[in-house]
Amino acid sequence: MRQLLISEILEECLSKASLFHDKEALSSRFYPNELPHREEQLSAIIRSLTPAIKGEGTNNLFIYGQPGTGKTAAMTLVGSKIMERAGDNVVVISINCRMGKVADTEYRLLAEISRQLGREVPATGLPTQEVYSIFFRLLEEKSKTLILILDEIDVLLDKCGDGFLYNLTRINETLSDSRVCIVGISNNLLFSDYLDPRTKSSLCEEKVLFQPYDAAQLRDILSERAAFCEGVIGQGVIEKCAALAAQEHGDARRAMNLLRAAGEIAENAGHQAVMEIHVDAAKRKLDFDCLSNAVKTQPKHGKAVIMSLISLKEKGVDKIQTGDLYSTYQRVCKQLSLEHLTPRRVYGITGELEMQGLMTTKVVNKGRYGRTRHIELSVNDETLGTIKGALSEYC
DNA sequence: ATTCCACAGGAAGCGACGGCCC
DNA sequence: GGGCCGTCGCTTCCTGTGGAAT
Repeated sequence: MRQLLISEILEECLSKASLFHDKEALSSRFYPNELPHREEQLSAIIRSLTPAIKGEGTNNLFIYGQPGTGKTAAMTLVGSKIMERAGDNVVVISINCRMGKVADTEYRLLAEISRQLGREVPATGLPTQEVYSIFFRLLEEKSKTLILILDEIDVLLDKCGDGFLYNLTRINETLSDSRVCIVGISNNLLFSDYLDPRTKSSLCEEKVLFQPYDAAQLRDILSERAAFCEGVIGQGVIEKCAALAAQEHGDARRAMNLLRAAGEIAENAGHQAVMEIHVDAAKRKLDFDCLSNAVKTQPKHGKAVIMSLISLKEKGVDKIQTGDLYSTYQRVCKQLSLEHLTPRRVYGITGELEMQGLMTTKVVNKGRYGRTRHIELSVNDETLGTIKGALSEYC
């Protein structure tokens, strides 16, 4: 009976005509061959990196701008074109310094570059100096120009400090047969201000700014992706996705996610077209998924902190203070048979939760009554219940 | 003008763990 | 097997903060 039901659902899904012509075109993994409204930036990057094709020295490059403004897509596009044109003379290596802890420390970054250059380096165990030596040897053996793209380079500054970045940008001084060109990419517009002046002048020899897209530009980008079958997109749908994403610092990724989710919602509901109501539903779904996922992936004590916040919120505490949070957290830990952590660590956890968008905090001075933080959960009443459900499953 | 409170937040260090090399 | 190394999650210690109370 159960098997029959599964087969029926499978058949129904397979037989249903899809609204999508090419869903991949709206995926974050999809890199188009053209980037509308980014001609100026593409041209600046190409001009800066073309000496590498000729075997000449290139300046280091710093690319910055808000998330979803096309920085990574532009660099990926230019990188592949340079590889095509330069053949064996140039190697382009792209590393995200945040993603999956692959390269968020000095050791890991050097190990990852070495791996991409063809030499496996163990995840831990070797002295960092040894990994440096392997990296240098590989560079000299290859006798090529290496274009090293470091996406989210700000993570490296936070974790490794300024010294490592400086060494990396001055690496050519110690190389005889090879050259390295560093391309740093950051979402943080003030990143270069945090750098030591020497590192800043080395890394930011050339800078390219990616401005946020406006609604009209986002509309063009969505229209050009051609992810849907003809006539499926209702009036005002693309405009609405573009307008919503434009409100959120002109994020093209957000616009594409909205359009894709709206299409999926319409398709699952058996509708023949994507309408504005599907975009509204998509926005709610994306916001909720993001929040719910962040809650589910928290470690135990992160969940205990969220439970404490929910408990205080339900008691009607309007402005939750650090002290109240910690005493509630201790009580929650007792209920869960968890050994509670120190106030300093819980303070750190609240900072992490804020970074993930689960809460907002504001430092408040109460004069004689000390200094504290007002903490608020970034969750409306509708999602609170579901998140509580998700928490109870895991605690 | 000074005191005081309740933290904020940086820095250093600890211990466990997994991995490498000899 | 032991010494060395990097990483992680945490604790401990410390100084700084700023406005109400005195």
